[in-house]
Amino acid sequence: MISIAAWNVNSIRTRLPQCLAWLRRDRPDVVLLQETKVMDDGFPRLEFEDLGYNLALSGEKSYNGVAIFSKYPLEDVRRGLPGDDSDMQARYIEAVLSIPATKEQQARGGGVIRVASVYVPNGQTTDSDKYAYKLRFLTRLAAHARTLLAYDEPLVIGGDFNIAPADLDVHDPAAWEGSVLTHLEARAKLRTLLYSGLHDAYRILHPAGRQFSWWDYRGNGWARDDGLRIDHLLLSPQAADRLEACGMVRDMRGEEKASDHVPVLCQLAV
DNA sequence: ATGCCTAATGGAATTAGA
Repeated sequence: MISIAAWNVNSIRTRLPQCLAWLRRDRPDVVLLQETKVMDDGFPRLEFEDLGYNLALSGEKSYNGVAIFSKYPLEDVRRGLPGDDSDMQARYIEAVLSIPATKEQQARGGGVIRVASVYVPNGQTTDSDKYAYKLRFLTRLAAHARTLLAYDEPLVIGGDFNIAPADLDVHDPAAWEGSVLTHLEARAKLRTLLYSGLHDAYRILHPAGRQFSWWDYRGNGWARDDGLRIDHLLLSPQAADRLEACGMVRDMRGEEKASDHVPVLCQLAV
């Protein structure tokens, strides 16, 4: 069994104590991080390496920033999405996990899992340039996903998609009408990813579930459970076939100095 | 009530998040 989580930490330096406590408690094998908000030379590497993780980083000053932690060796690290050389925002990193496996398992492709950490732009408002960038980013992500899906291997693209796929994923759909997190164009782009052959791990196992992954700091959102499910683990068929469990690490939202997101965590049979 | 909170920057007020 291998456990893979995606988590928007909202600053790895500010969240360092909470992050270390969680890794010691739940011991996920792989963590896909977003919004690390620090350049690679300022990343607190040693604290995580001491826990046995290999790190792959793509950081940026102040904003964005993605990373992969893995108990397994990381190979073939790629940074950034193809399709726009002018896009300098650190929102995508990908790597291949080299997992010890028997020859029999390797014959079935069992020795390798490709993972990606993605931080889809928020978009701010539907009439802004940022929303146009969000939609273009999702188009590029879908194109790249099709490339990766053609490899016919276990693939997990996880992260903060800044999209609640359906009204079921929103505490109060009427209140969020017109938001960039629920807008029909963003939802259609996410569906393009799904139609291409990726599968929403949480939805596979919980068809009617209403676990959220984000609650606004403002307006006492957590206490009122006014949340959205915007963080996702998207699986290739080869990964989905091995899916054993998926859920949110909900208790982390109630801790002191919590991120506004909680990790979404899945278990895959190896 | 997207005015409500949190983080980074820089050393106050602004930008950004979602």
